[in-house]
Amino acid sequence: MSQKHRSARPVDRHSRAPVFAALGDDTRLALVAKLCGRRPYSISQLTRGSKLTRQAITKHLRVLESAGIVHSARAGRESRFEFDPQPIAGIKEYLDFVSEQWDQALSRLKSFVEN
Amino acid sequence: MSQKHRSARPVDRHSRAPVFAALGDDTRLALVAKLCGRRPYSISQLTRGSKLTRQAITKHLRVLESAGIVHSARAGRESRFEFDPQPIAGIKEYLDFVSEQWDQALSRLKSFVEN
DNA sequence: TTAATATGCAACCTAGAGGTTGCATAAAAT
DNA sequence: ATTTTATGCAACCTCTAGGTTGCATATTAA
Repeated sequence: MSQKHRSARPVDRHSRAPVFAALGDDTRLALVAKLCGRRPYSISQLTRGSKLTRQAITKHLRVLESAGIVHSARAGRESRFEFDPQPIAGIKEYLDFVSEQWDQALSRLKSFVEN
Repeated sequence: MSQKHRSARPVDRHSRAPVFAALGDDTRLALVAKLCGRRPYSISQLTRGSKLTRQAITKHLRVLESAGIVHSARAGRESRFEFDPQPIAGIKEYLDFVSEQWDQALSRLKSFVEN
């Protein structure tokens, strides 16, 4: 809650594995691709066009929800799932950190070789 | 092999799940964090400081290697693992695509509400 | 030549992922 | 009042991820 700005360093690196894990499945990547493009989808809508069972899709959605990548809200007899960009923004920060570290390592190596 | 430049669209979206999956584990995230900061590490070096067995660490390294995130090369009696930034650059592209889709969805919604 | 290191490989174990079927129930449509 | 439609929940199944122990073997160091 403190130090709001420039939280780019992976202080909460430990909490990112679940987000990566949630994206580590083709079915879920497809769901994310759908959900990030349009407004809320119901489970049935997300199931249409998939070879999987509604229950299987539901399980995948729960995984994404646990990682915070999507949120659900009941509306009448259907429950709508909506994309949330925050967790993905979070892991992007982490990946940037990794890339940066790597670049610095290369720089150090280069200047070492040159001297 | 064709269309080299601007391959930012997730044409090979299907092949990215393994990379995400490889990063979906705290132990492996820690290994990546180590490996991206310095040059090659041997398995024993990577094992020191971990509560896990050398064999367990080895398995994790093989997972990372299968995803292309690290490469290994035998050097005498030890095998050195080195970071490779490409797969991570690839999933960053994918995440950018997702974020962009979401922003566009928001824009469409906004202009729809305003009209 | 011996002892110490660094790995590889295989067998084994447990918990959880990913799917399915079946049944119950709330809401919406006829 | 009935019949669809959309979900939730639970039981069950198979396969694999993540770990461990034990043993064999190639390299180095003493």
